[in-house]
Amino acid sequence: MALAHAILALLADRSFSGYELTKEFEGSVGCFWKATHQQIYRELAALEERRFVHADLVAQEGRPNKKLYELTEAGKRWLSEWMAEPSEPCAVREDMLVKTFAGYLTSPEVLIADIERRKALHAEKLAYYRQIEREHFSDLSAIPIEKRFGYLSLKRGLRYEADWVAWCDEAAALLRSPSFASPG
Amino acid sequence: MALAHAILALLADRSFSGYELTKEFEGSVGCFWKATHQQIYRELAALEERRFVHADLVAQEGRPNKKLYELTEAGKRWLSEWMAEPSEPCAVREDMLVKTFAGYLTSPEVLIADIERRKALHAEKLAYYRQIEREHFSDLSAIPIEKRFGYLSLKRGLRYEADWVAWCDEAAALLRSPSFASPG
DNA sequence: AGCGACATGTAATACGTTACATGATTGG
DNA sequence: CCAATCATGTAACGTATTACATGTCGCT
Repeated sequence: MALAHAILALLADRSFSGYELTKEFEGSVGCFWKATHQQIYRELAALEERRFVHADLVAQEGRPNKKLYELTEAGKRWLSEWMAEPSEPCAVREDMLVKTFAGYLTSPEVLIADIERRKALHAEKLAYYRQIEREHFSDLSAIPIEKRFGYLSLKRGLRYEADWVAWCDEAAALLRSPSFASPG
Repeated sequence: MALAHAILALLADRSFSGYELTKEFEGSVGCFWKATHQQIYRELAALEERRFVHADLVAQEGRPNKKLYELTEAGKRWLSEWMAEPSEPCAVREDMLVKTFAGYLTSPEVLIADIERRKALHAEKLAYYRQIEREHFSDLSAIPIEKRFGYLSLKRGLRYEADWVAWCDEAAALLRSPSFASPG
C-alpha cells in the first residue's frame, strides 16, 4: 500500500490530476518511486473511496477536462501516522546482476556491451538530477522549508545514479582485465 | 519472468533444492535478487513444466527427503539467450524517500530516528558482504573462472550498501543543520 | 492529414506478499 | 519438552505490468 503514500505525499503540497501525477512519477519523483498511469488512476479511485482524497472536476478550454485530486484531512492524518512507522529497504531485483553472476555462460563482450548501455542510462539520469539540483536547490535558504525536504530524496537519487555509473566502469574494467580472460 | 532467470542462473553452477535456493536468496544472492520460499517453489514447478529444470527426489537420512533441481539443456539454452538481451534498471520504490520528501509533515527527530535505523541495517549488510568478499574473493586468480563472475555482482552489493550508509549520514546531518530547523 | 501532448480509463495476466499448513530431526 | 533447522507446499489477496481503448486540441 505504499504507492498510496507516495501519491498522498505529492498531494500534501498541492492538488494534482492523475495525468499530472503520472508526469511527476516520470520526472524527479522517479528517483524514489516508479508508477504507471494505470496504477495511479486505480490507486486514486481507491483513495477516493477511502475518503483520503477528494476529486474536483475542472473544466478546461482547449484541452480535455480533468479531475483535480486534493488531500482530505483524513488523508493527511493517515499519511502523518505512516510517516512515524519504520521504513524497510525496497526489494532489489537486478537483471543486470543476474547476468554478471552467470556471466561465464556468455562472452565478456556481450556483458560489457550491456554494462556500457546501462552506464549511459544512469549517466543520463544523473545529468537530469543534477540539472534539477542546479535549478531548484542551488540555494536552500531561498526556498520554502516544505520544498527543502525534496532535496534529501533527490540527493539519494544523485548518489544512486552516480554509484551505478561507477560500478559500470569498475565491472567493465574487471571484465577486460586478465582475471576474466576467456580461458580462465 | 526474471525470477525464473535468477533461479536458472544459480542452477547453472550446480543442483539445488527449493529450500537450498531459498537460503541462497537470503544470503549473498540477496544483494541482487529477493524472493521468498513460496515464490521459489511456485517458479520451480513452472520451470519444470516448461522442461527448463528437472527434479530428482533425493532420499536423506536423519532429515526430510528433498527434490534436487538440475538445469536441463533447454533451460541452459533459454538462459543463454536471455543473457544477450538488454537489461533494464529495476524499479525503485523507497518508502524512506517518500518520507524525506514529505518530511515537513513530521518532526526532524522522527525522520532522523528512521534514518539511523536504516543506516544500521545497511551497515550490517555491508559488513556481511565484506565478509564474503574476504572469505571468497580475496584472491581471484585462486578460484575457478565461473565463480569469479559472482564477484562483479557482489561488488554492486558492496557499493549499494556503502552508498546507503553515506546517504543516511548526509541526510541526518542536513536535517540537523540550520536549513532544516523547524521554523524555516 | 498526422503527430504529440493532454486526459482518462478497462481487462487480463503476471508476479509478490501474507497467512495457513504439515511433519521429521537435532540440540539445549 | 521446546525451539530451531530442514523440507515442501496451498490458498487468498494485493500489487504491477501489458495490452487495449477512446477522444480532443494545437501544430506543422
